[in-house]
This record gives sequence, structure tokens and C-alpha cells, in this order.
Amino acid sequence: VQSRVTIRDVAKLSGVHPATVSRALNEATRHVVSPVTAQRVIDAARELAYEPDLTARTLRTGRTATVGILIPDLTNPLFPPIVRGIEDCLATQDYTALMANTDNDVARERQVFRALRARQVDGFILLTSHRNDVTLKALIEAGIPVVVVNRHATGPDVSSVSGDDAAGMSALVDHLVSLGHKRIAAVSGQRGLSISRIRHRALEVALKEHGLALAPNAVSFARTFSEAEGDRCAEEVLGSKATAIVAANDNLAVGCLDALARRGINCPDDISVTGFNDVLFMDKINPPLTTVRTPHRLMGTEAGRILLDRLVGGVFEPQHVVLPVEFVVRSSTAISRARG
Amino acid sequence: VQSRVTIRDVAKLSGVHPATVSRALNEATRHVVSPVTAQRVIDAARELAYEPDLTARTLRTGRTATVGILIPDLTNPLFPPIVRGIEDCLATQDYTALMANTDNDVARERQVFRALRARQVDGFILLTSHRNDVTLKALIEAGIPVVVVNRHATGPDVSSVSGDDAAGMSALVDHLVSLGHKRIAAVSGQRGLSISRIRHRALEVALKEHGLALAPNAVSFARTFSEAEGDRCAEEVLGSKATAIVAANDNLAVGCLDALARRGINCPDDISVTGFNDVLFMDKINPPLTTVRTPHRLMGTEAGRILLDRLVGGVFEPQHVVLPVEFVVRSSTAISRARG
DNA sequence: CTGAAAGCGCTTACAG
DNA sequence: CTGAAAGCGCTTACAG
Repeated sequence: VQSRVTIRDVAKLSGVHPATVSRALNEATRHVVSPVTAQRVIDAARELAYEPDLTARTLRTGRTATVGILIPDLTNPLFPPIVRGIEDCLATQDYTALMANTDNDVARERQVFRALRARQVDGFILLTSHRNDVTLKALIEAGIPVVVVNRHATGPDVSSVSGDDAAGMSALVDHLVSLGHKRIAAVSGQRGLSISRIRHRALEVALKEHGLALAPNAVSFARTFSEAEGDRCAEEVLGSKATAIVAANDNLAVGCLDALARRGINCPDDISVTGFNDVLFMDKINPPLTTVRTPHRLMGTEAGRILLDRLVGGVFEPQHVVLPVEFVVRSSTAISRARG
Repeated sequence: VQSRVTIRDVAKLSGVHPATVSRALNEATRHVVSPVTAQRVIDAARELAYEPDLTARTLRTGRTATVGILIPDLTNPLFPPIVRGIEDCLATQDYTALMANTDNDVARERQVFRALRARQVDGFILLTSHRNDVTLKALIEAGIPVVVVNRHATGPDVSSVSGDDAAGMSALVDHLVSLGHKRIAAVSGQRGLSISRIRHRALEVALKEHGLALAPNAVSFARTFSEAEGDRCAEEVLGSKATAIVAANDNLAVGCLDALARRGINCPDDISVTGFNDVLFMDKINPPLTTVRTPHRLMGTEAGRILLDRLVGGVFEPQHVVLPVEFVVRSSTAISRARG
């Protein structure tokens, strides 16, 4: 029932060969056909409301004008703005995105990855971030263009977009130290994800600059980037007598706040808490969260731009973009009242 | 560079005709070929790591195993869980989703709609909700299966999934009235959207049951479902001396809270505020929002199920699902202290 | 500048 | 049960 009118119908109506219709309707080849013929074809196409069938074009050209996005979980508030940015960028060139959630689960990732590849997407944007990534490896081997977001790129065939986590973490630690905090705890991200390691290391480096370090009992690694895990990890770290908790992202920070509230520990008076990303509503929660704002949407548009550069712009060199972040002080941090 | 091994390679390796390969590899036709041949083909396919090219299959069969999702704006926290639900459901049948944002903008919607149709998606799920919807009309005319979410269905060719807004609004008004509120204001959704009208009417009906009505100066219609608009509308409605504001969704309610805070009006002591949807973090904001929880994710899986019923299950009757909602009392509502 | 032909990788009536 | 052929709707060398 779908597009019934084909290039042959247009050919018939305009009295030319289907090949000429194709050439006249395609911007890139239009100059090859005489202006009057081209106009006749265009008029006929409009009259018949002809819409080209991209799947047929794909079979011939090998290109779908569609890219695949692999994402851990769209309901994590970090991702929607990134995805939106990607799509805004793609839409400018009539490209389209096929998106799939992996839940950071290897089996599910394999399944959805196959589903996207079977549909011959022209390139991939990975918002997932396993440190040892079979999907990424498969993409590189197959020579399929790929840009990774929020993680370090590996190898010469991969482009990347990320925020300047080191700078953000450094600003955050400076702030905490300036408030008198010396015993700082970390609620870090799940092991095995690239972003977790990046931020954890950045924290250690930033502390070291002030002659500080993480006490062994002041570090806990979440199993997922969830509030529940933030809560659990906060409990683990509470024994360390830390006066501030640096969480690897906002979700974990929110979980930390839950744990503190339940125990009647006041934030920020008793313990300061910081997040990372500045996700939606972090300015509205109680207390408003001190965090590092990463430019989500821009990360998406940059990722889209880089992929399009490669796909339609013929830019073959991989690009690596590190976007500036903004440290934002709100009310979850305050002067240290060293706990007893 | 993409899938290089084709059905011909598998045919060559297994010593049969390509047609036989096709039949052996396709579950639905496998019974037609002899078990030993089938096994030989399957082994050969595995050995070559053959992956069928779905775009080629599409050209023959006219089906893409892909559906289009039209959404106003993915960064609106209402939508990610719905989209996630849709994709979870689709993935069970190896279907995939092509998603596009419209910003409720007619021109943009037309552009992305064409882009999705050109890719021959098998069906559509509309999360957009113009009351007079050319996209929906085009879909119906073309006989393309469509499911609408969060709006009433029009016509016999459309399936729908929505929350029971009437019940939710009724519970909410009962609650407000039981707290002694009599002068209730409405910050309603933008005109022209189906959901706005549904909720506004539901509010009027619920008030009427208590012998109450909206004062003319106690109603404001937002231009978008944004916090900024909630803020503006709250200001408009403040002159009415209402003791409670019923916002059409959580975003608008958050905007109302902003307006009250700026003016030093305490919520809930001076004015109660309610939202709708119970979007992410509404339990964490200050004050935690009394609202109606709609089952976002389930709405998505139901929409996906209905579409799949039609696409692979052969169910041609339209389905209309109204999902139960849950009224959740938090701290943005309290006993009325009639203002002077 | 235009036409005729071939072919992208599948699936599916049609024979045998 | 299997093969040979046709064709889905395009694009693009190849002639003329």
C-alpha cells in the first residue's frame, strides 16, 4: 500500500526514460540533463506526488542515509539530550537514526547490533562504553565509520566526542578543598566502563594536586549508574568519616542524598555531595546539586557532525573533540565541619 | 565494505541453488526443504558468517521490520520511558525503531515524516498530538498501520494507548477538595494539542462533581509544556486568589513552583500545586510534587504490542487501551489556608 | 543529452 | 524437494 508511484510512472507521464527521471530528480546528476527535460520531469513528479523509495536506492548504492545509535538506556537522563543533538544534526542532511538500548548487557547488545547492521546503517554512534568493546572492534574491522561519545577513542579508525572531565573534576576538587574538606570519599562508576575509569582517575589526580588522596575505606564502586547504587555506595563510604562525597555522576549523587537523608545526616552541613553531568532537574532537587555541567546536546550535534563529515563530506581522518565543561556550585556543598 | 557475503556465497559453499538457501535460512519456509539440505545450508551460512541484507529483502517483500516513532521532543522527560517501552517490545521480534523529533512544528514534522516514509517503515507510533493532524490523516489514507499514544483516537483505522486521565484528575480534585480547597486555578496545556483538551475537560468535570468551577481569571493556557510557560501562567493566575493550582503536567507544575518561590509564596502552606505524569525526579524536587503517575513505559510496550499485533499477528481491528493511573500524594499539597 | 541494459541481494510463484 | 527465472525500484556505467 506504501509508495505506489515509481520512477516508471513519472517516466511515462513526462515521456522520458526512467534513467532520465532518476538523473533529473537527483540534485547531483541534474546538470547532466537538459533544463527543459529536467523541469518536465520535476513537474510530473510533483503531479504524481512521487516519493523515491530509499530502500531501492540503498540496494543499488549501498547507502541508507541512516545511522545506528547504541545507547545503554534511554531512560537515563543523560542520554536524551545527546540523542536529540545527534538527530538534529542528522536531520539537516535528511539522515535518520536507528536507536537501540543495550542495558550494558552483552547479549542484548549483540542482538540489537545485528539488527542495526542488517539494516545496513552507514555508520554508528556509540553512547555505550565498555572498555573492552567487541562491538567497537567489529565496526573497525568491517570498516564502518564510528564515533564514540563519552569515552576515550581507541585506535586510528574511531572518532570521539567527550567532555573535559579532567578539568571539571579539578574545578570540583578545588572547590571542595577551598571549603576546607580534606577527607573526601568517592562513589565511583561501575568497573569496566570507560567513563568510570576516566572520572575516577581524574579525581585521584585532582586530589593529588592538593596533596590529598582517597582513603581505602572511602571508595566504593557502583554496579550501575543508578540511584539505588548511589545509596548503597554512600552507606559503604560513610564509615570513612569523609566530609564530602564525590559521585561519578548525578544519579549516584542523588542516591547518596537519599542515604544521608535516611540517616538524618544533613547535606551540606554535615556532608557535602557532588555530582557530574548536570542532568535535568538537578537544580530543583533538595538540596540543589553542585555538579559539573557537560554539554550533552552539543556532544550529540558534534558526534552527528563528525559522522556526517565522514559520510557525506569525505573527511576520512578521525576527529577527536573534547568539549569544555562548566562547574556549577549549588547547595549540596558547604564549609567542612569535620565530623567526629 | 558492509555485508560482503551474500546468499550466493552460501549457495556455492553448500552446493545448492540460492533459492534453496533462502528457503533453508528462513524459519517460515524451512519445512519445505529437506532436513539434511537445510542443515548443510545452515552450517555453510554460519561458516561464512552470513548475515542477510534486510534492505534487499525489503525491496522484494515490501516490509522493513522497522517502525517510525514521531515524538515532539525527546528531552521532555515524559517521552524517554515511552520510547524505551516501545523499543523493548519491538526488539522481541527483531523490529527496530526510526525516531524523529518534531518540536510540535508543522514544517519540521512534515520533513521528518517524509524521511521516515521514504524508508518504508511498516507502521507508525505517534507521540505527537495535534488535534487536527495532517500526518495522521496521511497515514490513514495510505493505509499504513498507526498507533497513537496519549490522545484519543479518531476514526476506525487508528489504535490508541492512553492513561486514564479522567480518573487521575478526579482523584486529584477529590484530594484538593478534601483539604478544603474551593478556589482552584488551572495552568492548562497548549491549545491545539489533544492531551491539553482532555485534561482541561477532565478537570472541569471533576470540579463540577463538587459543585465547583474554574473562575475566568483562574485559567491560563501554556504555549508549550515548558517550565518557563508554567512560571508565566502561574503569574497570570495568581490574581485569582486561588488556593491551589492544577497544572496540566509536571513541567508546568515545576514552573509554577518557580513562580511561587520567586514571590515568596510558600508551597504548600500558601498555595498547593499539582502536576501530572510523575516524571523522573518529581519525588526529589522541593517540595516533592503531588501528581498523577501515568505508566509511561507500559504505554510504550502496549503501543509496540498493538502495532506488532497488526504487523506480524494479523490483527486488523484497531485496539484502544486505557491504562490505569495512580494518584500520588506528596508534599506540594496541604490544607487550604484561604488567602485574603 | 538521452536511452537501453545490467545489477544491487533477496524472495517466491512456477516448473519439474 | 530443488532449480531457474523474474522482479522489487532504483542508479550508473556504456553507447549513441
